[in-house]
Amino acid sequence: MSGTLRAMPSQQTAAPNPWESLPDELRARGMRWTPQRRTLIDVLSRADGHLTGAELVDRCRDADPTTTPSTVYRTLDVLEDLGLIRHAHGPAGREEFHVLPTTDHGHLHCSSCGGSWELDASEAAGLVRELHRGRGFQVSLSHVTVVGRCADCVASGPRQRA
Amino acid sequence: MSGTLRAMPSQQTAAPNPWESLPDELRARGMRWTPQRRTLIDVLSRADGHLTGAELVDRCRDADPTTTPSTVYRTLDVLEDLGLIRHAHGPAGREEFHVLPTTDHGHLHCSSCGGSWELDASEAAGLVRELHRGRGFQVSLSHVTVVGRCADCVASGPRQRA
DNA sequence: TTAAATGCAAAGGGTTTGCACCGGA
DNA sequence: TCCGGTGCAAACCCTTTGCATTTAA
Repeated sequence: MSGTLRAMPSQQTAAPNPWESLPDELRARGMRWTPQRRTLIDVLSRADGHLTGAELVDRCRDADPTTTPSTVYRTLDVLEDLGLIRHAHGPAGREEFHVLPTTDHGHLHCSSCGGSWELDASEAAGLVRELHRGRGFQVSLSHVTVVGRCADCVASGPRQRA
Repeated sequence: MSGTLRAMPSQQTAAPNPWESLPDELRARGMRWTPQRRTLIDVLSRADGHLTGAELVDRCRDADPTTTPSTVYRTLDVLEDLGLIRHAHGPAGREEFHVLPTTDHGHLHCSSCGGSWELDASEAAGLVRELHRGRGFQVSLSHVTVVGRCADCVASGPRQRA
């Protein structure tokens, strides 16, 4: 898979890298801080959106070719227990990991370039309100992904996809 | 509010049940109408939203225990060529089949009960407008799935996971 | 030291493909 | 009759699990 999905450089240091306290967090619970976990955390801290397990395995392998899938998946389990990531099983069944659901936000995904951006609460407010009022549906924003085409791709041509 | 709604060239009023014309449609292209295909079309015509291949295989097996996965998947390919279904590969990678994408609509998915509903253009209009105005993002509604909890589940208690 | 983690390999579920046979037009 | 479809089995991809070994604390 190619893509270095580069989204908007997230320079909001609102939350001081929660990853930094992870080693201690783990040790405090009798768990261990290992090189393999560091590799994964490294990848996750660089990621901005949602990733599948396979993508994470790939990226970890980029950083450390000796990476093993089982280790990655097991560590993801641990991280989810700690609340650092969350896996969303969309209706499609595939699992997808969301990094740091600290602020409630969804995602925008460009089907042309593969880019990914955050969809924040204010932008989705209208939809959320509409669905709540109209059908009592309570949107879980962090699980929402809006697919479409980003401004750049729209500008570069009205091609649809063959 | 210039609608991007475009009427489909033909067969609009001709087939409230487009499945009915399928046998002829197939034969017109030198393809065949078989019992196995009838089974799948039967299942699809009963389905209202999005289904994974595995779900379709299951349902076909309900109707006809001799159903084979390969046949189902191959027929899905054909149906997609004919434009009767569309497979959406969300960012998660898993494929999901949408039945009859005649009207542009997204989906609502309840994470508690697994229920699924259509999200029509009018409900999403606010979001679509907001994203277009704010970022030039062109939403592809048929690929949007809004996850949350439906009114019933919300009412039956603030439980988080089922 | 000691139990948590790792690595390997094998098992499982969903989807795809090759190939000989079957059967709709 | 002919060529599209079917069924079977095997192949693949992603994820999980069992078990012996390594290693952080």
